[in-house]
Amino acid sequence: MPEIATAPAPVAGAVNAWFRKSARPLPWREPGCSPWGIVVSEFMLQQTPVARVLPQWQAWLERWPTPASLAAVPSGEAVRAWNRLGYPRRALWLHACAVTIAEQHGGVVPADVDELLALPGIGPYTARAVAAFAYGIRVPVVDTNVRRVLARAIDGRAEPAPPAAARDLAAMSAQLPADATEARVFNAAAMELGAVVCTARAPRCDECPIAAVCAWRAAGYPAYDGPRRAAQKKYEGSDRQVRGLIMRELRAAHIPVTDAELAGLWPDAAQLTRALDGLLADGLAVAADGGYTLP
DNA sequence: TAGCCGTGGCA
DNA sequence: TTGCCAAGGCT
Repeated sequence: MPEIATAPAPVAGAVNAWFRKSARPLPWREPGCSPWGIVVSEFMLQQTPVARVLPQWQAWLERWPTPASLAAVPSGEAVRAWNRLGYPRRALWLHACAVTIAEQHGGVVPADVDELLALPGIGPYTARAVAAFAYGIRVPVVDTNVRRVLARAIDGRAEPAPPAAARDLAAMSAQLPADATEARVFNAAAMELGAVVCTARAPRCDECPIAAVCAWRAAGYPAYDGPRRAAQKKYEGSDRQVRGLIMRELRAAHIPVTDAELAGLWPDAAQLTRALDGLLADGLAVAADGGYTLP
């Protein structure tokens, strides 16, 4: 029997065994979780840590257990319930996503990656995550954790190269077990490994199930030598901070917030206007009689 | 396509 | 304290 290029994935075997033994018990991984529950979790987890998502996710699904139930309320209710998860446009997109599912998919979350990609707020990562985790479709799921795990374990680099969709998907595909069940587990397990062991800072290599085959470890942990990502802009004093202050006010209010009230939120009037205009353009705020409200 | 978009915890 | 980081997506 000839050797084939797509190796039989000793990595996946070890990572899956570790995952089955020690994965965090997250509710959206429970067998009974609905596809909609998976969708909601994926929206909330976009750039927001698990610990902050957990309570919000449970409350959200109790209130809106189906896409149709969310689609039936104004989008502003979704934005208000989003509370302080951050990036409130995600709440708007999740609501729009629910409307589209209700109107164009009979209220059923699609299983097809291309149909998922067509939905608001669903990009390359989320589409594959929903297909894989909600429906068991054998597709590679690549997020920042997976990219880091593969960069280290397979490529022997401290950090992944800048994202390149085709290459990243191919790299994950090369490790993905042929069996659909094992593939689904590995998609979750690789992410979990990156989230709790193979972390960006201070990886816990002594707890790693694939330390023995890790290329980065074998190479002596060489430092990253590629291009640096642009540093995140300072938040304090930024437009983002001002937008956050305005949104907090709109969420708390049940009658229109006036210009005078907004003026008390921030000393720089020009910046305040710029932030408000941005929120209006994004559809996160709307002009009402005498002020502004959630949509 | 690079910049933008919230919020909070941690080192 | 300051900067980095966190299951991305949109324009």
